Amino acid sequence: MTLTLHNTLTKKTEEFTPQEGNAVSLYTCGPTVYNYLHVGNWAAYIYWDTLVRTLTANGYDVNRVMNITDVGHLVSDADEGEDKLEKGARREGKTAWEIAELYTEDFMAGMEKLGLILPSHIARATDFIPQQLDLVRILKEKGLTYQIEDGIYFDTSLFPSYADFAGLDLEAQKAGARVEFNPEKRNASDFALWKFTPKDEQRDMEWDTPADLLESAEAKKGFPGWHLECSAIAMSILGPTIDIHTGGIDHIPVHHTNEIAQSESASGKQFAHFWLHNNHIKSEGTKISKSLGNGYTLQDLKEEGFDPLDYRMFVLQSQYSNEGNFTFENLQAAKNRRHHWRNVAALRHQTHDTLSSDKQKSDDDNVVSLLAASGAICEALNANLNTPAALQVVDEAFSRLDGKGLAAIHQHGLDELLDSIDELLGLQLKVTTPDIDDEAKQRILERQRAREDKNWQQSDTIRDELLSQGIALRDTATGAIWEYAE
RNA sequence: GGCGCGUUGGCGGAGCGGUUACGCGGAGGUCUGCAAAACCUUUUAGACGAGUUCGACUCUCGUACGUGCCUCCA
Repeated sequence: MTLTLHNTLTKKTEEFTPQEGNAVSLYTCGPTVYNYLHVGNWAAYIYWDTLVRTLTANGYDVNRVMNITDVGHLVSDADEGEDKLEKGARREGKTAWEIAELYTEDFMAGMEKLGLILPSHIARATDFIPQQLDLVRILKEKGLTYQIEDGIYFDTSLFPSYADFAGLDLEAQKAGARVEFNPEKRNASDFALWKFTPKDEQRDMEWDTPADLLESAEAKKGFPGWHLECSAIAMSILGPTIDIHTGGIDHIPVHHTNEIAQSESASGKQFAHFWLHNNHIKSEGTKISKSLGNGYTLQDLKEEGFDPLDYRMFVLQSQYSNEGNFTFENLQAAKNRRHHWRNVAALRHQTHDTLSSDKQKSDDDNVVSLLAASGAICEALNANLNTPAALQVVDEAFSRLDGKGLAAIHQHGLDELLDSIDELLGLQLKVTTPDIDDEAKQRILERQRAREDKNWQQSDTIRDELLSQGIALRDTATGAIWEYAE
């Protein structure tokens, strides 16, 4: 089984192999923690979580780094304007440090709710200031930087392949640009490695600029440019060349282009072998933007009665490389699908294998197909993370169970399939489908006896009573099966 | 102005040059004491126009529409 991924670098879907043996180094651009993440932000982390799960299922040992941008991300890629953190701080009457802490915690909590596997390293940009300054130093020593009034810049004209990654036409962009760029910059595409705090200001987050990086004796406070942190963090933890770098499609022309330029200039080596980019989902038919108010948060979804895992299911219903469309109607469809899956998962509490019948059932095509499904899910994911195809495999496997009585369901086979689904798709089917308590089971038996006596009134009373506890019953030829009402 | 992407049935969304996607929803039916579920049937596909081909939703070109980036953003 081979894993193929679409590589932005080569613009082809290629077979993935790591540089060394089974070890995969993976870097994911993390959030800027100045606000709550919205559904579009979360979708990206769900996609890349699926990548980690797929790599792991293929026997790779994944060493993954995700940064937390808690400083230096200006409101404009043109290195103008305000810092998001400082802006957020003013908005909420807090310090930038407090803002970063608040939203970092919320991000971590959201990862937990969505069942996202924690990266091996979560690196705050502010914890890597020395490494970032070291990188500036290396670039300066190579003569690739220059200093102007507001900071130390990278001269992109000295990195000849600068435009290649994103297929940029720099001249044409300059001609059509709607925003004036800093006239002190040598090239429009030059970007700040290190920004100076303006003379009359004091920032919550600022550091001394090492004297050897400055071109004059005057001491300056400063802070890192946004692009710097990813290169510094990635290279200091994972080495100069990483296997896979992921991020949003919007990062291709600026952020990732700049990362490549500064990293490869410094190291003289290829920065990443594979670049994966997730497309953006729309929300209610248009792009997500603050002014439209369609950037729903996990809290918003909760208030509408949706579990974070419903959203996870929604995201898995389309491929990471395609533009999706978030609507509550579509989320409802995902919720319904997940509800059905949970009820299939609940069957494992209701079927019991004995050794003999287990063996007997093992010959059944049913069991074979259950076990085959795990492999088929993995195969779907191996085709450039085709999650909709993976979901289809599960649906088909579950359909084969739906029609059967409990006696025909192989508990162990079902259990193994559920484990695979949880490992590969992170839907937490097992932990979200606890068994019902003994009292409820007792009531089901009582109802069974009432039905045998044709005491329909008693039977219906018990059914209603259980329903009020969230347990729905359906009668089959071989007895009652319980399900989650909600 | 420059660069790019998309257009599949009520909604979401895959694969595939010739054979059912799948899910969600709607309708009818079977089953059932009733119900629910399940199952069966059904509902509506490939923007438009050419071309290649024995044959195209699937390849090529054009048109229309939509949309993204270049400006904060996954």
